[in-house]
Amino acid sequence: MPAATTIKDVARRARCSIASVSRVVNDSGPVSGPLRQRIAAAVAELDFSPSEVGRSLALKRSRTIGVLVPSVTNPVFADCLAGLQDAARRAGHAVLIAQSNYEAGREAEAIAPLIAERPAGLVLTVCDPASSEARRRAAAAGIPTVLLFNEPAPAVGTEIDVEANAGGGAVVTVDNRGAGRELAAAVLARGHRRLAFVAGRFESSDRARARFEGFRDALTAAGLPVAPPIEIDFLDGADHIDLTEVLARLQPTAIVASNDLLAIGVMAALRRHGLAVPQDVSVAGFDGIAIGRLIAPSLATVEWPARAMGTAAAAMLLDLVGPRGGKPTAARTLRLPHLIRPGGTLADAPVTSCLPLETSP
Amino acid sequence: MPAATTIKDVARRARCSIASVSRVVNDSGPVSGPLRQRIAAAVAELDFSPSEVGRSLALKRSRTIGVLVPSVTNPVFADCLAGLQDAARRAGHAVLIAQSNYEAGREAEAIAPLIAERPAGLVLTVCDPASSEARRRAAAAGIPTVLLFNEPAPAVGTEIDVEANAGGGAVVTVDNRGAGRELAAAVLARGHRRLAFVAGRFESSDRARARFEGFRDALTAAGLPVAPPIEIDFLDGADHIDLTEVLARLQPTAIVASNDLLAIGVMAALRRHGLAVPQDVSVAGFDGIAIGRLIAPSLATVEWPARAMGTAAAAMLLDLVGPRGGKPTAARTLRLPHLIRPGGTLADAPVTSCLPLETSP
DNA sequence: CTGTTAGCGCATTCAA
DNA sequence: TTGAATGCGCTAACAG
Repeated sequence: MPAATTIKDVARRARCSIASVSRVVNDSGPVSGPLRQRIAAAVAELDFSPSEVGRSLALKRSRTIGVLVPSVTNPVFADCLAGLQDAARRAGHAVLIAQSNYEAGREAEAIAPLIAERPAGLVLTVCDPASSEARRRAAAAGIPTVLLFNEPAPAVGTEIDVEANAGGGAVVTVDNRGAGRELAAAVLARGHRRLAFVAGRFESSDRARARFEGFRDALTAAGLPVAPPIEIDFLDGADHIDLTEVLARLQPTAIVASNDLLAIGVMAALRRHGLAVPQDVSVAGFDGIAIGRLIAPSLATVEWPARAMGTAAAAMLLDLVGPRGGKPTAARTLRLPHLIRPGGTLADAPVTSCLPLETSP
Repeated sequence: MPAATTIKDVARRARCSIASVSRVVNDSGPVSGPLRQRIAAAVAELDFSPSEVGRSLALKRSRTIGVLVPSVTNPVFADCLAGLQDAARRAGHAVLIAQSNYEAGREAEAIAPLIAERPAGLVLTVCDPASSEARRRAAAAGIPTVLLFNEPAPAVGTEIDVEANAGGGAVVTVDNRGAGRELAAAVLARGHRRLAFVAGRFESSDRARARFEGFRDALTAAGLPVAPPIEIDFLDGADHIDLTEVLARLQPTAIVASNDLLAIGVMAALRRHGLAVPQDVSVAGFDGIAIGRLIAPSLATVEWPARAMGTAAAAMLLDLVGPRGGKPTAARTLRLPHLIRPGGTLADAPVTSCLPLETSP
């Protein structure tokens, strides 16, 4: 395993000092034509690429950004990550990843390795921004942070954080609650009156909670009773959702899931109960993952530009960091638009259930 | 933005030298009880976590590993990545990601930022290991590499690579060709005689090629003609596959796709043609992505333990790197087992087509 | 046991 | 225009 070529090797080969090599490599400072030639040649011949670790140490800031998502196996976060990585790469930054597995208690340990790498900034999707230990740690470490998909929340933490986060509060997200309202309204418009809401655990996702709140808003506005949400341990793989009780108790004609992966799981569960979607029960979700378009019936959902959100988060973070730590110019909070995507899983309610049915006590 | 606390801050607070701090932090060398106490206290109070960049520079090896996948939005790679990241984290390593977008020409530039970070090692899924420029660069840089999902191929490159890769050839994969054979056999067993193979571009995936070769093996062994594979520009999002020509020309009763994402896309395309799966045409894929189980009909596929492969790749790489760069103990090539997963998309061939039909010239 | 020091790869003063 | 020297945070000899 040959040691990586260093700036010294290049300097020796070009018969000059490392300072000059640094100058041409970074295009900083003046270098005469001939010398520049020799150095360029040496760089090419030795296939020299400067060590980011050396550079980071000298500059006291790295070209790496860290990303924490609940899980990379949820397509919506994979999309974010793809966009984010792409934007970061174009800006010459590397991307470190971490996963919390939707557990608030694991967020802190998950980002510890990221913080240890002294990244230029962090993009976080946490369970609950208001109480996130990870967010607090990042702030304490003085690392600029952008929240992704989370609801904006006041900066957390101790005295030191206040200063650290002075320019903080950056967030790229969507209108989760508004989307919940609109989706519920779309379901109601189809004549459904008994709606169930299936979600991941609220303690694991402020998005799920906000979406439910919007759902509740719409039902309440329509003068309908709101059944308590069904919270499910959600780990992307949760392919065995148990709807027995809800179906028996509420007899819903439509089920709204807090995300598309769950919605697809709900469809499978309904099928196991011998119920047809959408003939017996309609289903809708949030996120607009690509697969939802391809399955049959296609998934009715709220679509937001996940990939673009990743791109935007990277852009905002890099702007926040600034080439010189100068004044950031980007908006502090960016809410990207969403769209109700009609799908075959959402149909008119069966005629027999257009009127609210009292649940027997 | 307060500067991160350094080992000096801790030393000052504990009234000792930085060497002693280093000793307790890394548990290297002896430190008296009392001093250890003071240092531990200082570390806790200052929330000190040693800079990996400083450490990497001093040690000349980092605790970071880089990963190149075609795309993180393909669930099979997301699964790999999840497993890999998890294993790396447990071993105290951070994970850097890069994507090639299934383009061989982009692999080199994609991993450039990774190499610049001087990672302990690299896990690569490339288009074609035999000609991969990225692989060559990694070898030239002397970075231990594990191929993931690729077919094993001799070490590439120049003189220097030979030495660099002397211990190389590490790969975690599956029996792509064997799986292709078995899946085709399973389809043939259902009475199908006109089979089409839809794949991503072979130049983008040695896996797709190997799977097709297995497919061809089985058809040939059964004395059937083998239609040329349909290669498709595949970018995970390719939700508009055009099957018009294949359907007209071959009139297949079964279509095998080189991966599950494609298979799902194929199902959607068939639907657009008014064909029912599996009544009119059966479909099968490779990878065993989780969603395949949940959709209806469920996707017949070849399942391999993607997440475990990521875990295994991390383990092999870390072993390869070694705590001391010592002799690695793990196998050089690891082939994980696969399983034909039956699914509703694969059914008996329509009776009218049990016998081979001559295609008109 | 503890402290001092050299040096990892690089950018950056400061002199020449 | 160029080079020598300093220091970034840390580990690892080496001295005491």
